[in-house]
Amino acid sequence: MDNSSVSKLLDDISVLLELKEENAFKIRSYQKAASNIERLSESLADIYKKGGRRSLEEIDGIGAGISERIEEILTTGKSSYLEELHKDIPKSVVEMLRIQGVGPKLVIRLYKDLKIKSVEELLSAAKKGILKKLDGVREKKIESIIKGIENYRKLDRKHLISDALSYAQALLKEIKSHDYVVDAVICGSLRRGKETIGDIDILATGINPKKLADAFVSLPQVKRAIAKGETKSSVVLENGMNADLRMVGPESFGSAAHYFTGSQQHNIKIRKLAISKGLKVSEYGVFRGNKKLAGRTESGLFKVLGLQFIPPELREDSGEIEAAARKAIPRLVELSDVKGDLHMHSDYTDGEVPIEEMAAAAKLLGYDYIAITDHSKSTTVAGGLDARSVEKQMREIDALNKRLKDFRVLKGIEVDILKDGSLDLDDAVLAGLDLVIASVHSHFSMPGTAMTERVLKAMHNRYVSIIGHPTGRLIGKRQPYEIDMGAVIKEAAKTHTALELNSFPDRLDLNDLNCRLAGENGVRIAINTDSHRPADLSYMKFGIGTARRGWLTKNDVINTLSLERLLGFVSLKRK
DNA sequence: GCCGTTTTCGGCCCGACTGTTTTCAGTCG
Repeated sequence: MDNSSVSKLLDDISVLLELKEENAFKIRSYQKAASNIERLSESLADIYKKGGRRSLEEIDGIGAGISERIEEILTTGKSSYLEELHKDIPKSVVEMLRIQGVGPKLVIRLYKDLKIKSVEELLSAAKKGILKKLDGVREKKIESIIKGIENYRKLDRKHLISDALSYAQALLKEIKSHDYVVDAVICGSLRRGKETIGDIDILATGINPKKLADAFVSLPQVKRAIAKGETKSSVVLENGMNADLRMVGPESFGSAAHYFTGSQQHNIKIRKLAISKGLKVSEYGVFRGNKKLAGRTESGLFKVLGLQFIPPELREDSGEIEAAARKAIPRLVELSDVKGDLHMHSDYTDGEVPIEEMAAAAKLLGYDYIAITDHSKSTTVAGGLDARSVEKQMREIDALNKRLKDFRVLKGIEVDILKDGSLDLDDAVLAGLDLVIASVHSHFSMPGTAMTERVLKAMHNRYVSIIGHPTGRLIGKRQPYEIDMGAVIKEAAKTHTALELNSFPDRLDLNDLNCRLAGENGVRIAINTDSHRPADLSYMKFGIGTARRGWLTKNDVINTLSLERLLGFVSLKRK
């Protein structure tokens, strides 16, 4: 049982407790435990194996009660408490909560008073006017429920950060184009660099919030408005996403940006910290009584709380506030630190353009080097290279390097890790290359132990400098294959093998948690784009965002090194 | 249910918008 499954069950418990109108703080305890577990980099099962319930209780938000629930979940795979709760409230009733504007109070009345058990029954009841039997439900509420259901059905849930970002930037541009807008920024999970995004959040400041709200809800991308007020408006976009616009005065722009960037758990902890210092934090500023101490800038807010500035990517309540209090927030890796890109394809295999064009595009980005890493022969769908084709490509790259000034194209390969952990090309071929990435592209559904052995064996090859997209996941399409990342990370540290952070928006593999674990274990990371065309090179920013979420610094990342030192890293293992 | 440089008991972040209300509950983030 993995962490996110445990987290999901605890979250389910919290939802049912909400429907039972249990103590609100008890509900939040379950929610908090669930979200803390979700962000844990170590496996809960391992923690429990090592120290039992006592070590579970060392995790923030887990006490005697919840550790008992977790113990049962880990040992039996289910929770009798959850099953007990489900006796009174079926799953189809819980689903109604996912409709915008329908909360726990309404759901429980729908179920108890009107015997409505599902979203379908709710829609039909709404259309027949049956809902008017409930106190406080009239025409407008019914209309909003019907629209909420329509939207819920179309909602394809979370969006990749790349898609959400282009949408958000278009909205931002529209908002900024108005004369009465002084400044506007993207906040929310997009600013924190999460791999998938639910809503788009934009903060604006200017002289006429009312006019801006009117303009916002009538943008061409907007399908319908959910709310419109002096400081806050919410809309549903044509692509099914929600977008929120907040408007504050310039004296509150920093504190509002902080509040609106979240995460919610981070905000709660910041506000608690403020209380302990006799202060109050809200989106309008930091206050002692009625006296405002900060708010114009985010850095001012952190400063009056006695904290170092916390980069948005770290704001997940996973130790960043404690670190900021100790002045121990590292300088995270930045896009401008990147000196090269070590994973890309050319028209020798499934890339779209010749090597020279990839090199030219990379040079335009200010890089000093790239590695061309086409597929090896086993990846037949991509037209993978055999030893002969590798020879040919090497000669072409040598010739190209003679023509290029202040730039180097490294001769590389993305060699397949075969089922038994051996590689798809002989060592003699690999030895002639500057850089070898080894990746799994087949037999994804092996048992975890076999898959782990397979990758460990590949790492033992002295020519393998990088393991490509180490978990193989495709966000929204394919689960990571079963692999013990803890073991892979330990072995990577031992063998001087770097792990890839593949920046392709549907990969982001390693993810943020594994990056953090790798960094803590002294493993080097290569942040690559896996580009198949020049435009893909711009995906580097998503890899950087994920690396920052994983607390990585410039020193953790090999493609921030000079060419000389990068080649030194490669030869260290080859010795 | 969790937690403790004021607490092992009594707290638990803070504020906006909507709809149906004559002062607020429900929902959301």
